[in-house]
Amino acid sequence: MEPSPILLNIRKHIDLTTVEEDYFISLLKEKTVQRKEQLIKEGEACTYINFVQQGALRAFYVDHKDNENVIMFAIRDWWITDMHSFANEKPAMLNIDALEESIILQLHKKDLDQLFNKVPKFERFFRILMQNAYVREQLRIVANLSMPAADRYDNFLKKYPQFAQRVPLKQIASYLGITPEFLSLLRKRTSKRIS
Amino acid sequence: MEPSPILLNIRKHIDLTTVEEDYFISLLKEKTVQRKEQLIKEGEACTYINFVQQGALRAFYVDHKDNENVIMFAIRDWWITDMHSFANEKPAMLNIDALEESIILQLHKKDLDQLFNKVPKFERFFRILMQNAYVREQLRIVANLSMPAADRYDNFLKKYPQFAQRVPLKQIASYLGITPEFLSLLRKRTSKRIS
DNA sequence: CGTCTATTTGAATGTACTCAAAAGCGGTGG
DNA sequence: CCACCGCTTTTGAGTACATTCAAATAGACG
Repeated sequence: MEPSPILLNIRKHIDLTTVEEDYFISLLKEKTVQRKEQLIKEGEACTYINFVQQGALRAFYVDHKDNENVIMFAIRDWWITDMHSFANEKPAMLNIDALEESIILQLHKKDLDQLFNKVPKFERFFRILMQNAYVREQLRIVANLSMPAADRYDNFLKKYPQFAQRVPLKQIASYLGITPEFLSLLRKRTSKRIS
Repeated sequence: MEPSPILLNIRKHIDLTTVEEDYFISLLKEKTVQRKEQLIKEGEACTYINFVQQGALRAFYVDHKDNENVIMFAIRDWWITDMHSFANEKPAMLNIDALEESIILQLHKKDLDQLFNKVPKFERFFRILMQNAYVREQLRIVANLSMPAADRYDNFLKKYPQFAQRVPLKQIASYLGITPEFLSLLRKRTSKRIS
């Protein structure tokens, strides 16, 4: 039998017994999210952390000028939630919706807390997950501070080719912190430079 | 007897026995860092995570144009390291130096790994530490994407008044992703607006 | 007091944005 | 199967935000 993608994801960092794996799997709720369907809305409680089995989602922040600022993308094998809201049980600041029809596995905060107590190895798993997320965000800040938009786009294409293929340019522009019009201009320039 | 600041820091998130606390303390090396002394240099291995007992430090990244981009500040009660280098045992990408004479407590990677195995509660502590760091960096990205420089500066002053008092404007400008000249201009503008 | 670095000031420039409009593209219904 | 609709992407003109470079001023430290 094929092991589920989420178990492969977890086995990257910790070893579990079959019993532990079964217990973990029993905590998960599978959910299908339609394109444009909102999984998490700003202001609501965000009680689930989500593992993407299939599809593509985005997290974004709506600022005071009603601009959507894309914070992260998530495709197969990524975890996504509003971590601040999830961990501290505060209203969500972020919105999360599906860029295409997606299948996710949801783990509830209270189940995760129990899991931590019953199987402490999961503390390690989530420590590593948070560590990697922290480092990733720090690298993104470095990129934003030290590179002009054109270089950030090149960098994005190199680093996340999977995203580049599936995500509309408009969303990528937002992720990079530029307008879609400007991204379009940048793309025209580089294509000229190449040809 | 006064409990040490680092124990107070840890007790915010986990409960330890006296034996565990003593064991933890025994792993720490105290170190004094002079103003401008470099604690971590790009390219070298970064084998310590550092808790600031006194003083102020900064982490920065030197880009291909030799600009120093400030990634974070750390004062009393903050932890600082090049997390990517520390966790994955890679050469450091960041530099860390002291903005003023500082006293830090250093915990070695191999001691931390042992600590995790002997006292698994520390997995939880560092999970929460990483979680908070992740959320903080994400909020910073939101701020960078959605606000003009003037608002980011106001935001910084509100959020980190402790830093604003101790850190040179040049360093704050770098942290905000602007030039010191432009920050100076912004300050002149706001002071006019107030008076 | 002199030196070194941080901060301010100003002019010229560049990067990225806004607004408006056209072109492209995928889906849906007739 | 084509025509139309809605949304994304492109184009262009005018503008605003932020940078560079150069130089003056102010502050900190030995």
